[in-house]
Amino acid sequence: MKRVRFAPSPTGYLHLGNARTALFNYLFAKHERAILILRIEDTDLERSKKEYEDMLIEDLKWLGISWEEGPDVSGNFGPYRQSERVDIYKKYVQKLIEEGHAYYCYCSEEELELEREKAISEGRAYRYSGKCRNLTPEDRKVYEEKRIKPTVRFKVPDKIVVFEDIIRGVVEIDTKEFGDFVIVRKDGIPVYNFVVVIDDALMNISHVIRGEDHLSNTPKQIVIYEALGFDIPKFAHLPIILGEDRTKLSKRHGAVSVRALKDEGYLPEAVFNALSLLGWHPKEEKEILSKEEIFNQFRLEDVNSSPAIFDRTKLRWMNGVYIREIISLDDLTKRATEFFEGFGYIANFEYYRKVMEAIRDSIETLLDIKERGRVFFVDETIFSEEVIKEVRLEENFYRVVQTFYEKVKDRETLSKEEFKSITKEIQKELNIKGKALFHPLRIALTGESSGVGLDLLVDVIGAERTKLRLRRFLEYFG
RNA sequence: GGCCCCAUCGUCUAGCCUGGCCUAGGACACCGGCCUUUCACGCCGGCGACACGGGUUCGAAUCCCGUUGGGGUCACCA
Repeated sequence: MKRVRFAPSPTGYLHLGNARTALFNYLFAKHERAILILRIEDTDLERSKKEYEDMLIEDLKWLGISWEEGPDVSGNFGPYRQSERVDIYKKYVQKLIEEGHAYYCYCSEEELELEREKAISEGRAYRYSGKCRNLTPEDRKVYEEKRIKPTVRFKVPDKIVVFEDIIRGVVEIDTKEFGDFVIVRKDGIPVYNFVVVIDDALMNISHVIRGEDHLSNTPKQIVIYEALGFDIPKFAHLPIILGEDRTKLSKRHGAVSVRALKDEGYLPEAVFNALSLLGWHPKEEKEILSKEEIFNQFRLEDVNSSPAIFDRTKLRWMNGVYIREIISLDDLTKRATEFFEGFGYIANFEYYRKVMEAIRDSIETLLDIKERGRVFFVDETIFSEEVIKEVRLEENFYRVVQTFYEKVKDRETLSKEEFKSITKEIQKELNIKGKALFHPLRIALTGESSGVGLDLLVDVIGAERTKLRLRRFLEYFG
């Protein structure tokens, strides 16, 4: 059975880069009928918070990603939170020490800092000197008596680590590139590069699918696998996602969390679709794909190895496609409700539904409802300086509105069909058509020079409110 | 800086592994037009790329080497 995992550290909202990693693990799992595990990497006690874990899970679910094992669903390989696995790690640290693969290091941070600075000033890369590598029991006793808390370092064998990455092919790295590294901190908490190996091995992970930023860590992990006699999983390092300035996507690139996208009115289906196309593409030249279509075709071998810049413009477009073509009107209205309410546009579901029907063709995110939707809820129209000038200057402007008002003032109803026939009449009578006819009406009814089709607008707001707005316009300019 | 990874339109990408079907295809964005008595949607068209230099070959976007550029990583963070 193939088993994969997504292992975020709960230090903030689900970042887009991590979301993409989670997504590709999910796609692989679906395609291969593998088990997906959610593991929380919270060994950094200072930055990790339970609230973040909850948000992470919430965001993942919102995106449409599900997993078979994890802290919220349990499973046979738990616990799934690293902070709860400390005893397990201790056991393996002990084993490494006993078998001579690891040793206690009493060097102080100041001491190491000095070595590091020296290395940098001499223009070479810093590597731990190995000073404590061969301490005698007597040496250790001296340190212990001074109450110096040691770290544990892994005794890195001198070799060239070779592994085959599914996405990148053969990668070779000399272990000289990193000296004996710390696997347990002074405070007794083991470090990422060590625990990730223990967890992946004990959880029977067959494929480690993660970001390229972990590529250079991989050899460190491989030597630990070897020391412990564990089977080494297959690795697939996904290309990293860059911001528009071509550096790794991070907070300073603005809204880059899944949560931010949600708040900006993006639909999870669109985000899922767009994210899956970042570094991967289907055989056919089709970009709007359902979840099933994506995971039926997804193969790690087809993932690109070059980094991609995240382009919001395309996401926006794709979100628009989902809004107007993919999601049903009822469903869309349900999802839009909280946005309507957030903007102070209060009405019942039926009314929201009508508004959505009228505006869905002209919005790309649910946040766009704020602008496009206003005219359906606010009857008070504000006329800008420019508009006022325009109305006074254009001789037919006022007349068009007045004529229209004369024709609707006694009406009880005003459907879009009725609106069309009335404007047709005006066209004949005043010999005015097109923009010259509709623009004045649009200004009178909305105060804006662009927006949804006027037939749809009057159909939704009805005869009374249409007349009210017209009267206000006529009074204002009369 | 050392090491590692990467390199096709502005952006996402197809093609590369298994050289000729490539006069390099698609999508977003942008520009123009059509449809529409208004706004959108939609449709049609245009703009636009193999980073550079050497090889190998009858033939290179595709294979090899170098240069340049970009990114990642070098912690008692994950």
